[in-house]
Amino acid sequence: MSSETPKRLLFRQFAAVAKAVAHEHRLELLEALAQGERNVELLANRTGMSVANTSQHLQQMRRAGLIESRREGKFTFYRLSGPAVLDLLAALTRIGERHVGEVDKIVRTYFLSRDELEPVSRSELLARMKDGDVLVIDVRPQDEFASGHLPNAINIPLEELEAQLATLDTKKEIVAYCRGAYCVLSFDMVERLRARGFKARRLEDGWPEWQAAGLPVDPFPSS
Amino acid sequence: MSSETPKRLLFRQFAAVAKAVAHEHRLELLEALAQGERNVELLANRTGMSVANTSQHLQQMRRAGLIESRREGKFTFYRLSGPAVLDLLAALTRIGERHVGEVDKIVRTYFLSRDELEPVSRSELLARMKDGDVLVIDVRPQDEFASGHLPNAINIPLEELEAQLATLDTKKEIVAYCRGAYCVLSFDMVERLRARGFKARRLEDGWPEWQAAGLPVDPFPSS
DNA sequence: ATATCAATCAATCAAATAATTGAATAGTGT
DNA sequence: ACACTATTCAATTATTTGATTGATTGATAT
Repeated sequence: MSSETPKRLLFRQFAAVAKAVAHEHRLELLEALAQGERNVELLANRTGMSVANTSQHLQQMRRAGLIESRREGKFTFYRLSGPAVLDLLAALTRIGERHVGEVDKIVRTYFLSRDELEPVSRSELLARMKDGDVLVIDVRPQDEFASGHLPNAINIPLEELEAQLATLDTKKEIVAYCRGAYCVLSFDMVERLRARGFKARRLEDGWPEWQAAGLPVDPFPSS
Repeated sequence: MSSETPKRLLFRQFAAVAKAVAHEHRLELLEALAQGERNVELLANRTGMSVANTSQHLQQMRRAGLIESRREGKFTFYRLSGPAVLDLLAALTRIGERHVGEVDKIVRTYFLSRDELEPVSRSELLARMKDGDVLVIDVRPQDEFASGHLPNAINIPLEELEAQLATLDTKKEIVAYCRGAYCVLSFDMVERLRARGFKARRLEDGWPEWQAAGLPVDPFPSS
């Protein structure tokens, strides 16, 4: 069997793309980039990696076509190369979720099980937002909230919950969301809110998916 | 930064799933499995790998939740664990296709460029099949054809084209398909048919995608 | 029982990948 | 020109991963 059939060559390319996502740290970088464009240093800080290490992982993903970069002055900004990258991540988590027992075990060990958190679907949330009887909380850090969020969502990172508790409308049901289906910030948020007597649920996934679905966003997209 | 946050643990699991697809040979195995359930030896022959090697790759994918196995007598049959695996492969090829220039270059080096092959969409083919003015050729090996194919398709593996040429209706337009968007058998088939004066085009993707889309199939699904 | 066959396991060696370090670029502000 | 900052590059080392070989398990048939 010749190893140089066109088919082999093609599979080698596709495998290279897969290799580029096949690392803990790179997945974390992609999750961060799914929130919006970011520079190297910020990504390094957010993921706890060294700058050099972060830079190398980013370049690897760029070579594979997962992300693109843009230079602005001293900074290099990276961003996802397109919506297919979100599809890739979604498929990956769906497989993990459905077929890797370990995943469910981790979630259950650290949080209430997913069913108990009663996830809200995007369409259900959208409908209830129109009725105005729901309070949407974005649990991500401020900079991620700033680069885009659900309409009328308010930004409360976990560490600021205490300070903002008094300002929350106790009558409305709360829906919390963050980066994606397995961004644990919103798991945590829902638990804390419930512990304080609020009726709180989780959005089934996060900001990148909402945006990719073409649903209304804040601020209104400029380009 | 603790490396034992639940988030890290989750990403580690998802990375493990990605690692399991991140190999030339494993992608080839998945492509074969996307055609239907297969045993180890057949997969080894089809991919040109040793049986032991094939078995190890399969087990690795099983551990990652990509495939499942079933024992029947002496044989172990493997199959995809679910439709999310096809989504994963689709996302992978879409990224490769869009962002890795190499992919297009390979196709163009060995075949006519993709545009020249004028791919037919699934819905377009479906419509024309109803009108009855199109001849659908399945280019895959007999065993794959046997485990399922497009309605009224005829099976002509590449090496049998010569022998069957005379039996083809020269008036109808031909649409060829095989395993997927980058299964090169149908590229080849379309070129050969055109060289002989037939009007031939390629289906945009292959059997697994057709089936996953819930379109009508032959033989009628039993379960 | 024994032979046979499919698949897996275990041990080995070769190759690829990741993290770290310190040096090198390239763009900014003074 | 100079220092300063963000990022990248290059070299090293530790670790992981892949292919091969031959032995082993488990199921079937004679």
